[in-house]
Amino acid sequence: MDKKLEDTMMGSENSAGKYSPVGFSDDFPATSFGSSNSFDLLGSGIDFYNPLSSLFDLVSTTAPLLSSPASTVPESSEVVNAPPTPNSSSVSSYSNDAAAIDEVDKNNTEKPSSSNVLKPKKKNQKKQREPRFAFMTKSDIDHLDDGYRWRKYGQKAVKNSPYPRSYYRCTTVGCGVKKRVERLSNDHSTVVTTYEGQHTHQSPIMPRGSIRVIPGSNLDITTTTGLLFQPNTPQPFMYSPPPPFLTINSLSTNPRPPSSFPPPPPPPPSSQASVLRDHGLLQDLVPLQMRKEPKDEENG
DNA sequence: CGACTTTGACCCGCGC
DNA sequence: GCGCGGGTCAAAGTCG
Repeated sequence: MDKKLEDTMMGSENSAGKYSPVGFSDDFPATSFGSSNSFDLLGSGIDFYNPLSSLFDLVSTTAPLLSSPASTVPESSEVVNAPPTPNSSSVSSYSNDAAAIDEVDKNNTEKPSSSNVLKPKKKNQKKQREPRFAFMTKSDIDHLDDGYRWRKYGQKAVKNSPYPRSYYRCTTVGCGVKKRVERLSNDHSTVVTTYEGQHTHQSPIMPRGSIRVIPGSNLDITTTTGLLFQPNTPQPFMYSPPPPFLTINSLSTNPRPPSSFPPPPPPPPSSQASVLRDHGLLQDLVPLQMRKEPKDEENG
């Protein structure tokens, strides 16, 4: 994995608690999940993390940065990916999603007003926000079943979007994880789910395997719901963002599992491709045509 | 009856 | 200070 990407994965957290913007590829192949494993959402510090990309299209390209601020999306560190889910009918072109997100960005790119100039919001005293992890999903269902129990505590109309944004909170006592769900304004089939915080408990419903970071191992591939570690917490619990999915936890240059917020970086194409031959859950969820074998890349 | 959703009100931060 | 928008609260309603 290239350093830049790794840095991104590792968070590249700045003093403000944000993660440095990373390249956003708008060159997502229609049959894959994009050529960038992670990208900043609208240049607002919101990273879209796409583990799938590592599985299907590991060509990490340096694409044009989508540099418009997000007004409908949070301003703090967020990572977004686009895993399929049990509830989702399919996961299609990521490029559309990216474009859509851009749209959601209130067309800020075409509205060069001061208000869209990436609100630095509060110098630094802004209420400390939990790390965020967001992902996009093609689904008709807003509230995807990720193994945790959520309670909806609010819903708001989203500016410039016909679709409301729903707010959920983990119902487990003592767990303050929140979840925000909204649809892209120009792509109602795409659901953007944003997780905030970290579960202080295990998923009450272990969906098809759970992630287990193997100490000493720099490669851990399991079907899971995802993984997120809090910046200053030594990976206490598994953070299980959305739907059960194939997550790869690997740091080719780091023998230890990630302990920082950004989700585990996708694996290098070759080293893990073989392990991924059996896509496990993936093959259940992702149409064959969408599962662009990394092997092809290698051999090619 | 408990768990959950709905929904209007409220609070807060930010830009003007 | 005011208005706007995001986020949260909490009472009422719904459902199994």
